[in-house]
Amino acid sequence: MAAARVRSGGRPTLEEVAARAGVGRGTASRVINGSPRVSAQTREAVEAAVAELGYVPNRAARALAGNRTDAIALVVPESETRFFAEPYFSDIVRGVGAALADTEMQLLLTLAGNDRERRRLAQYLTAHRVDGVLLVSVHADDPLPDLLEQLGMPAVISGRRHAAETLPSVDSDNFEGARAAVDHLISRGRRTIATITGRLDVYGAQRRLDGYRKAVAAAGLDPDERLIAPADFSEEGGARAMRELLERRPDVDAVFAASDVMAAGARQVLRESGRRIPDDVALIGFDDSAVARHMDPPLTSVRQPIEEMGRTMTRVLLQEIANRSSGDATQERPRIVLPTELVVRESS
Amino acid sequence: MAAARVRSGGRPTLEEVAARAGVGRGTASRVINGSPRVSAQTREAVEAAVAELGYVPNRAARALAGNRTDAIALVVPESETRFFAEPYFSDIVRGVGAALADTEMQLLLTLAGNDRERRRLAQYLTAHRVDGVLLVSVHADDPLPDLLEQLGMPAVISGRRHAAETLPSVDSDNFEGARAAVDHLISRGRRTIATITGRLDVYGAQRRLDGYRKAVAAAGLDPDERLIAPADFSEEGGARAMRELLERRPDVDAVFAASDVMAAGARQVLRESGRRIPDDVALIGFDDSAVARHMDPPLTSVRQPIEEMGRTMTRVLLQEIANRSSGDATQERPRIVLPTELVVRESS
DNA sequence: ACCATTCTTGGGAGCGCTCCCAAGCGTACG
DNA sequence: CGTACGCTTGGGAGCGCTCCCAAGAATGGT
Repeated sequence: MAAARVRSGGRPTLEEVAARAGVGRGTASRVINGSPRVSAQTREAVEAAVAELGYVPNRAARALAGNRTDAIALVVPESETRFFAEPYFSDIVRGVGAALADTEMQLLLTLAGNDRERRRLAQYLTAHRVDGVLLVSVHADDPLPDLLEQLGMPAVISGRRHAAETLPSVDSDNFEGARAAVDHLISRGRRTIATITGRLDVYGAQRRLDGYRKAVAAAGLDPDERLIAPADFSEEGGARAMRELLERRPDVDAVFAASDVMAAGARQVLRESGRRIPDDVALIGFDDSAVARHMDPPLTSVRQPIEEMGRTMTRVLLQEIANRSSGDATQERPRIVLPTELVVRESS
Repeated sequence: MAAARVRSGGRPTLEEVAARAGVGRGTASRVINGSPRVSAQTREAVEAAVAELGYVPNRAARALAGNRTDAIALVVPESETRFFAEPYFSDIVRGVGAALADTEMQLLLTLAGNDRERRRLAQYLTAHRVDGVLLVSVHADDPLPDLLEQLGMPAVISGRRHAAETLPSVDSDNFEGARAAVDHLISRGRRTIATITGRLDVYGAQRRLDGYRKAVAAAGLDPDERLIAPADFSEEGGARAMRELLERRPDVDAVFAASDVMAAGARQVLRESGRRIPDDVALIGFDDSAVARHMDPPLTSVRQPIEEMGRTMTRVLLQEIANRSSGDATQERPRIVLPTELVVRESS
């Protein structure tokens, strides 16, 4: 039996583990990768050697030999990071982390700026070989998703770009969330319900508007288009929209804002106009962020299960990767919608 | 001249680039890695081939051959992620991302739970070969930093564990921030100034308390220990501390809370006790988070340059890595302190 | 014109692992 | 008791790159 080569400083290699266990490199590899084609006895010997030597496989070598990386990338549009930031980002990450916890997968964080950068990014992602990509907060004309699809890189998108999203996606139920919010306002006796929308090139914002419309129509309320004020998810935008609304329909008695931050802007304007919340005007937001909890009065808001979205996206992606490598070219693209929840506070 | 081997599907390799440029593999490698030992003409030829073929180096191969990874890990304690979350996490990430933007370095995100997990983590980090580690929000008895130091892995810590931090660190000036806050209260005529502290096993919380003490002493105010209420950075903790304070010193006319979230808790209790802010009691927080901006009244708070901390940490780490690999065993450990800024709003 | 340097260059060796083939053994069946 | 097949096993080949050595080309000095 050849003595295990003693190496100067470094970490133990597979070869050393094999020598220690008195088996061949191939066998040791099989044990470490959980192949069933190993006898129980051999397996034990190798496992003992691994434990004694504190062996941890070298990722780079694995990646090179196995043509995979055991890593996925989370691509975050840098520009939107700030305003989508509130709870969103860290919650998504926590969800992803949770789903990855007992996996060997690593999480690569990639901040992509403008479209040009994103185009290059696709190159890098495939060349640097991540096994899959998680796409967060993508707008309608983002080139990255299609690029990834062309390159055959598994990807999952949070939300969607449009109704006919081609990539696997995980979204929250924006439509139902909005509808529940407006229904709630109606049940509280409000009749002149306005909405402040987000950027309508974001599919979710569109769906929230649809939900609003649906609820208004179902209740037989006046579907006055002047009750709909477009904004951009920003606090200032929310304020501006609220001013427009007050001008067009001073008799408004409730507002559904498509984000908490916009609701905060609206609240400010309502206050300045001398209206009390909720006595004169009820207000509801979306996201159930820290802003909602700390607003005065505390803001009723639609909670999205962000962390769970992160978890689900990751699971879907891992599945996608597994399918891909096992040749299961199942063409079904999961399109998952998670339920939202209305958190009623004092503003409504 | 040998024709470039045509490969079936995959991405071009260095070998192919070399063939295309009519040079050897070694030369092509030199060009790509910016070695000066190449003639201008050769360089151009290789660069042209790279462009034509759309060559992107294979990271795994590089890592394996070069014994480095061009990746750093950001280690986030999972448990604290939530309460440190507000702006902290995403801002740090943005800073790190910015500093990494025109580097080849990748960012690995690692969520570590309890101490046991963190101990294992050190193993993995060295075995999986990241070139360096960014440590965020570390508490005093975290084993990870020392482990990394022993393993000789470059690391930078945000904040510190104690006054005699051994690792390179980047911190915000908690002491001066607190002092400025209290000075501001004093300049507004407040005389009975209380403080609600964070967990004092966090060095930063300790420093904020020190700053408070210093300012109180410098102004010749009564340094009554009953004006100091320890809490834990949570909203509920802040509320509890505020209740204690009111009981012990009902005449308190100002409160410096060591975080916005705790200030929010305190505000609630102050309201319930019938005190007006700022008329009866002035309130200041720390962090300048969204909570502060949206509180009613808007909360005066001490802003920390979080994003810049992320950027600076990263730069320090990259430098550390560069030193290490060039054999510059300079033993100087940078210990950077970034200035804070008092953002005055209506609560004071 | 010749030799010593310096600059470029090509390509072998090897990083640690996975994949896969072929060999060794054991077993069951005819 | 012989043959065929299945399970284990060892180890060669090769993933794409960096490192480094030695060879060739170019330069300069005398």
